[in-house]
Amino acid sequence: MKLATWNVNSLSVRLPQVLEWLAAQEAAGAPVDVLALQELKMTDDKFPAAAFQAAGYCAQWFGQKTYNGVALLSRTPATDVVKNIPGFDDDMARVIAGTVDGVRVIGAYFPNGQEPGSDKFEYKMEWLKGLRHWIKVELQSHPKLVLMGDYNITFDELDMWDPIGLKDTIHCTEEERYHLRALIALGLHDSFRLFEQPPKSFSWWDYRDMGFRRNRGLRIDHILISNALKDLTLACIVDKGPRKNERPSDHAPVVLTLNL
DNA sequence: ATGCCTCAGCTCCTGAGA
Repeated sequence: MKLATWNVNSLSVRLPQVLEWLAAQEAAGAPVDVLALQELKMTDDKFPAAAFQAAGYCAQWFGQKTYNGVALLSRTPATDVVKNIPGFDDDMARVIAGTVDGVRVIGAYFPNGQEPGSDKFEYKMEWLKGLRHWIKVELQSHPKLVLMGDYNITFDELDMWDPIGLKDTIHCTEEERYHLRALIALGLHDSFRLFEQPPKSFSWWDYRDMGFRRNRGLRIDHILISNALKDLTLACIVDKGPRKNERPSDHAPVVLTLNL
């Protein structure tokens, strides 16, 4: 089973690249089974369900105008679909969950937070708290669980191109990392770090200042897996290929392969 | 340098992203 997460920064703009990437994986003999998308930036009526259907994917989606928006594509239909965090009142479309082939898959677009101390940062902290309480409950009924998406949080200095210059800036603060570690403490694992990785592995690069070419990036897109999946993990990589497209998303897909 | 890109939209500037 192959799962991936990709913040596409507008699905309208990126749809051809998503379809091309999915087709390339299939052509290579390892099709993607589940793909979580973030930042659709479109209302539900604009979602290109027919294009994904033609490519062999069922879809669940949860959009909104201009910002946010998430979707879950899968080769077999997802069941028990949940949109946003139950019990957490939110007017932004950030979470979509579904069960695919016995695995509970949660795709999420975590709040950016803008700047420590801002109202948006406070919202990020509350959202993270709400997410954790829900995941804790989800794990009780779904031992095989994958939580993947754009976390907008780095784990540590390995995830930063400039650990000194970016110390305590957004995505790299102790408060944000506290919540990330608290998710891990529920019994989740950062699948990426279960494997040896190239130095300076990132999943996002600023569009400005030739960020990608100079590898000035952050690793903020993650795939966390539950204990029951840990020993079934075969690989986790960042696929930088799509970032080399002419009009790329600022994020690259992160891909997890399970022995399932 | 409260900028540098990119995207959406009440579009020719602004807000937001990260």
